[in-house]
Amino acid sequence: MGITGLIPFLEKASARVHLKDMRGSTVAVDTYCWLHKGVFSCAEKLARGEDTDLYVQYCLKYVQLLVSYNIKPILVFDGQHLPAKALTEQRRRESRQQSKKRAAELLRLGRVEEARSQMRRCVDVTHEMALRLIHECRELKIDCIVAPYEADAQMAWLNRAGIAQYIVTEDSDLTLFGAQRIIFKLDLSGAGLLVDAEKLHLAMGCREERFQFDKFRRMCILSGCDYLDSLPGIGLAKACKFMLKTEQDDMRIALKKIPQYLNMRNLEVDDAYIENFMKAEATFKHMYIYNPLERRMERLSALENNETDESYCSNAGSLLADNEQALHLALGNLNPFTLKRLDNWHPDRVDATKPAKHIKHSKHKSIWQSNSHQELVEQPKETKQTSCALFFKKVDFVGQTIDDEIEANQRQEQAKHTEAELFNIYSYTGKRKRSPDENATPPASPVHSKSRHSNPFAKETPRSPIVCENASLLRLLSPKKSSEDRSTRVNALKRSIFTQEQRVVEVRSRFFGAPQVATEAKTEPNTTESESKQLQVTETASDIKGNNDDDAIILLSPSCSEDDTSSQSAPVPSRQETALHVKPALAPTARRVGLSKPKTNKRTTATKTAKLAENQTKLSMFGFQQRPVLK
DNA sequence: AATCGGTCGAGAT
DNA sequence: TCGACCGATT
Repeated sequence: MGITGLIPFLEKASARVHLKDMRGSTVAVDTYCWLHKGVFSCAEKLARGEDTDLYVQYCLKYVQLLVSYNIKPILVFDGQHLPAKALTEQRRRESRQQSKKRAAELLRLGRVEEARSQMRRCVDVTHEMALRLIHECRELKIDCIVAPYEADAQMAWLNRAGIAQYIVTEDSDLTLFGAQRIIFKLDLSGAGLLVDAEKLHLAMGCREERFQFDKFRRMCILSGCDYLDSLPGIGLAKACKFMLKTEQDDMRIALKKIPQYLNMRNLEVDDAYIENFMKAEATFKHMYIYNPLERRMERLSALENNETDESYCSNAGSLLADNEQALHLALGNLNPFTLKRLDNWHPDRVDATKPAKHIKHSKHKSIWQSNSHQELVEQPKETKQTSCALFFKKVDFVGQTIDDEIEANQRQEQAKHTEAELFNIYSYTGKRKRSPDENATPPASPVHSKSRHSNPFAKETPRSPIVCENASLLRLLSPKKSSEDRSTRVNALKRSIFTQEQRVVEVRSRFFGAPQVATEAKTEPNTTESESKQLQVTETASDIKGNNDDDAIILLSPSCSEDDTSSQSAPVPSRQETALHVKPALAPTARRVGLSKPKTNKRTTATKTAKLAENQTKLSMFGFQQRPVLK
């Protein structure tokens, strides 16, 4: 998220730049920005569980762009979630799953366009996707590094250490971590917006000699950041005004003067806010990063350089005791969340004679090729194996050799993805297990009202599962087609499918039969393992089925009530409480009409409560966490 | 003058 | 999911 409105606020400290002006330099890249954008191009494929590397190709396009200007990229990836953000992540995960279910439901109803937009929301950038890009980059001899925690801190460190002269990102938080030169909004033409930390005083509107970076960071935290919500009514402008006014360096004292300095008599600054402010500041200053030259974890700024109390650093991460583990995390060999070993690449064991695919940047020195670590090159293999074996004991996975372990872990990771392959199952469960008491629930099932009145699809075959299952339907539907054209085509297609009941059964068996992974596992020598895997996969399948049944009823209601208002039939007053807000696909002009007042109210209260919950989360994160969570 | 809340469109091919 | 934008609010 970053700081709302910071980039426009920094206008006076920023300038349009082009990559051609930074030839020969090194750039640290917030790779998740690229991955997220890249995922957009193949979201539907990913949602359906199809294999694709379009997102890797998309990222490589940017890499090539940088290389073509003789710029050395260092791809930086996010690592573990900070405890402060764990709940936010959880919420995102849930909302993605929600989108997935909605997409399935919409497909089932034949509302393909809406389903598409939901599908785009339900895909996540996983570490495996990052690892795939890392693999490609290793081939190209492009440096990659996985931050112990946030990529932001890692990039700021690379920038301040002089390893990277620029940072490419979309996240305005980078300025708070102390990065010097940040390029926002870089596009494929090579143009971007450069924010220079040396000009921050211009943005704040004070003379250079009076400017202190701490004041800038404090201003940003006051205006509301990822780690702390702002006080009500305080944005960047007021925070700036206050920070320029106060001379007090101890924020614990200064913060109490905000109401007085800003003439906001109703504003209350309680002790909890002050504590959380101190923690937020410490998080930006002292988060752990990985130093590839020294090959160890360090704080972005050491504690002894500041008078920061270590107790404020409870959200700045914790030190991994195992150096080897920290290194492999940074190399991308471990899944940052489970810490499972997925790869065994080591910079000291790279075959230097093997030419890089791209000669152009092979002359750049790798961040991993530091002279101070030559002694590690000949490290005996046994040592590594034992340390890894020890580690894997911790995660209940002890294999014979590292390679076995990696292979097993990779299979396990892939098994997770086959959940996505089960996506299509959604289409059937609704049909199969339509709850018998659906008429017992006060609001009549919308599918019914739909099939009786308005929906031509439903008329033909109520709750047809085929629409979702048949992926080719998606492919056939060009987004450019007019909605009318589209609906007739859907109709025609459906009719043609319905006449072939046999085929449908076949397709179904494909999904409910033994999952692909299980068959794959059968070929494995280790039988107990493959058995357990099979079990696991089947369990997941039934899990999803079960969940979906519950959802089906909830999900259907709003889509129908909206259809009622937007299509020809008389508007039926809907009393249904529901969380789903979908826009009618075939009648975009009716959008406003479709949103009745009570609905909007519900929506706002819902978001309000959600916000409240988030605040509470943040509070508990910072207010009540006395000890570091990890270790 | 600044903030807030809601809406909308871009992001990729 | 994000930021840009608008109108309402203080």
